Amino acid sequence: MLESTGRGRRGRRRILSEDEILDAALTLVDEGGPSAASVRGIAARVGVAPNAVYTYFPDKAAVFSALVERLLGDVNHDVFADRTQPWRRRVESLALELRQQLAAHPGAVPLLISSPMNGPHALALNERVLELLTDAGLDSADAARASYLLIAYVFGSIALEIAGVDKPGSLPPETERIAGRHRALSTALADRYPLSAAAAATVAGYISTEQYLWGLHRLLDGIITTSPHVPDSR
Amino acid sequence: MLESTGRGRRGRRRILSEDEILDAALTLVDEGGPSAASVRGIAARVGVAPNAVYTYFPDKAAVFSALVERLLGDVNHDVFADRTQPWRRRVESLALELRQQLAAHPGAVPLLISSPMNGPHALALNERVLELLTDAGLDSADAARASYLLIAYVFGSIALEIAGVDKPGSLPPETERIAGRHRALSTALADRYPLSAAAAATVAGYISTEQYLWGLHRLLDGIITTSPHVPDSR
DNA sequence: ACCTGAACACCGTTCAAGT
DNA sequence: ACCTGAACACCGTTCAAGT
Repeated sequence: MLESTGRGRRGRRRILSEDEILDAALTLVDEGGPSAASVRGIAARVGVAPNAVYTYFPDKAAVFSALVERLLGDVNHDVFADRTQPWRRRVESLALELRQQLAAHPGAVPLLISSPMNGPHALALNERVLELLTDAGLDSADAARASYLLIAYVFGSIALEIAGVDKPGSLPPETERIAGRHRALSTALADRYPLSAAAAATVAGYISTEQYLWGLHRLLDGIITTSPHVPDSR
Repeated sequence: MLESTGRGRRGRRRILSEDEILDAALTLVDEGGPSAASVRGIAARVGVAPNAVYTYFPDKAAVFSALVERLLGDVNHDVFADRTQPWRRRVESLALELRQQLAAHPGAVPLLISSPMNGPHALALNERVLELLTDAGLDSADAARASYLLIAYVFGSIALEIAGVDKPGSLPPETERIAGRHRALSTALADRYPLSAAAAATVAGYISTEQYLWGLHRLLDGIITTSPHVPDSR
């Protein structure tokens, strides 16, 4: 990727960039999920032969992991990084921004869920979460475990949300998603799974984002219980 | 699937069963993840022509979702279902059994993560979690949100664990996985991501199961804070 | 150095035909 | 009713060739 920049160029000039390829890949992923983003499809979209893609990325997996990195990099960190804010607000902001970014690209969620989280943006994110939890007053051991808990919850709930959708495409609006879940459960299953049906009905009274935040704050409550002297900052 | 059983049979007899196909699919998934379990590969493994599979399942997606259902059905519910046990122990047991089942089939985790959770076993599981939380003293609204939180955490942490592995195959033993994470972070990145490196070192002092349980119990602590009169049962 | 056409070894799925 | 061979429309990736 880098070694061609500095040297004296010879031969043909590059006709496109890594970013243009990622743009094409993201469009296809948005439209139909990972399976819809074939190397051939990407190449067609940017107007080159399929094998030209291999000049920019070693293989398809590299395209996908670069795409995941870019999506993580586009998450808004403003409030999260602001150390003058109360820490609960900072965590909440990050959780919401991450969720929003993934909700904007539901087709990419399967990629994110199963990606190794070892790119620079992923590591930077983890680093900042640890920083924040240390700021909040946790010792380094608790901060490490708490950040794991936090990230697992955020990713898990996003995965659950996407999994309910029939097929990639775009995520229907919250109200429709809730109605759908309600419908699916209450139609014929209420007698077999009464509690689940009741739960769906209850949850339908709240918008899903509130449920997400409820879980987040219960989780933060739990983290605080181990370090009783952490100021709550609520 | 069912309609052929009751009628008078005519024509050729079935040469295999849905279960045999799922066995073959699971073997391939265990060996190389979802992408290694092709319809053609499954057919070859049970000794039929590729298209014979379509007599048993309408398409490949149906094979995968039946496989997910079976894996969920094989989770041990004994302690979890035992209402004489303290509720914390019951939740812990379920969380550990689920984790163990998925750790035994890491290649299947991507399937589980992105599956809609609408099969009978998935619903039954959700139903029992709600039952348990209600038993514990939560009202139905809190039980609904708490079960969502719980399930999101379990799935998310399992996803994170699997995502770190280079390629499907079998999950290396915990000690090796921890060492690997430690190595990956501390090698050259310690100066750029000091907190992450320190966190990896700290966590390496614990086995990963303990970290998982730590998160689970913090989460339960947090759930309790909303319903102050729930007996803790620890 | 980058791009191309052609090829290789695969896919999931369908269809007409056999028993 | 179930299974088969053959085919269709795809894949990701490689390789030799052009500029």
